[in-house]
Amino acid sequence: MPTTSSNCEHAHDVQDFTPQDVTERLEAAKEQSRMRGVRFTLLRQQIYTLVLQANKPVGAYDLITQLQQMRLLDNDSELEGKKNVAPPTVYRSLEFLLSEGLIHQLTSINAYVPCCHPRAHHTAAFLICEQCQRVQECSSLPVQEMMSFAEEDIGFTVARSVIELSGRCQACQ
Amino acid sequence: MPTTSSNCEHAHDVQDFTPQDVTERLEAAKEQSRMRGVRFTLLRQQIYTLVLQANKPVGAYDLITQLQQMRLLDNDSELEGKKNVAPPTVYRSLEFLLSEGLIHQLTSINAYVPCCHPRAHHTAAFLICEQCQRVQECSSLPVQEMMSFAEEDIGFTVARSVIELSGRCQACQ
DNA sequence: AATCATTATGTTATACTATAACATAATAAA
DNA sequence: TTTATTATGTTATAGTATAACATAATGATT
Repeated sequence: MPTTSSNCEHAHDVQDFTPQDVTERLEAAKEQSRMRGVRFTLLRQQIYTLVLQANKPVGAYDLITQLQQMRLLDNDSELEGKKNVAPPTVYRSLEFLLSEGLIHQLTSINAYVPCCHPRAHHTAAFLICEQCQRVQECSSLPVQEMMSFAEEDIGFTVARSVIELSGRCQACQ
Repeated sequence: MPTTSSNCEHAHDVQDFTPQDVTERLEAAKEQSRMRGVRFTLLRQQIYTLVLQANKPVGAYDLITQLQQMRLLDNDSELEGKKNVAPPTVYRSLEFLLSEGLIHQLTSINAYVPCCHPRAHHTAAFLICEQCQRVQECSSLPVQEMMSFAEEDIGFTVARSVIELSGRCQACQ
């Protein structure tokens, strides 16, 4: 499990997964999908794995490129013959992973990262380092306060949130 | 000046400007530009006016369309002959308006709104109603707390922020 | 197992958003 | 006026995302 780069328990790196971490998360996702009665297909597993393995947020077209390469190598795969990967293929799987809470979308940079604590829809803020490309996920107090401010003080019902702060992480100062 | 739709002084509508409001803001922006020694050209004034007049966030290509129409009508304008408006034209002006703090970019919906309190670069959160398309700008406590959380607790230096909550405003419940 | 309904993926095309690169024009400074 | 600077025009293209329809795989039912 990636360690946090600060001593605050409310921010977690969503990168630097070891191969073992990746395997564990993949297995956990399989289990979760079985429980929830959704299909965690090979394609979805592959895309989730690529997002987990990346040491930075990955774009949809990055994933397309990587999937292409995988298919060229894996001649005996279940997906043999389907050598081409078009945008809808990957966008649909990303949508699945998002809806299952396995990944997060970083709207401000058009990219995706793993969720550090996979679970049903939850609000989080993201600290995106423009230097090292690492991302920290925060679902702590300030985020909750932001929500309750909107909901209680303003009477605004939040359906979805985009809270992304870009800059320099502690390690890159 | 648009009234806030709640009794909270920390959220302000950025729409519903009266023609008089628009004129006032335009004049204020002219003055501010003169002070700051930047050129508030006709094109920039036109685009700023269109953003002010819109009762919802406007996209770059909306502005292109509207500018095209304006040029077709205004035969005697300074810009006669230049009937075509290409993307760079409007994106560059938007960038100017952003850097002068006259408008805000809503990254999550690729659109732009006027800044309710024009001034140099400042952090703000936005409440975007998916029903009526109205936007409220908040630069209050929770936003500041979010910043200080990142900067002080995590040691993350924030360069730019995207804080956008979509949902339903009080009036649309 | 065969049929059917459902869900997922493939495939083609295209929409939407944004920027690069270079040419021209307008403004400000010398 | 000349020169430098800034702004805009212009052409082309990059990057992101989705619509619409065809095919395939899966799960449920008979």
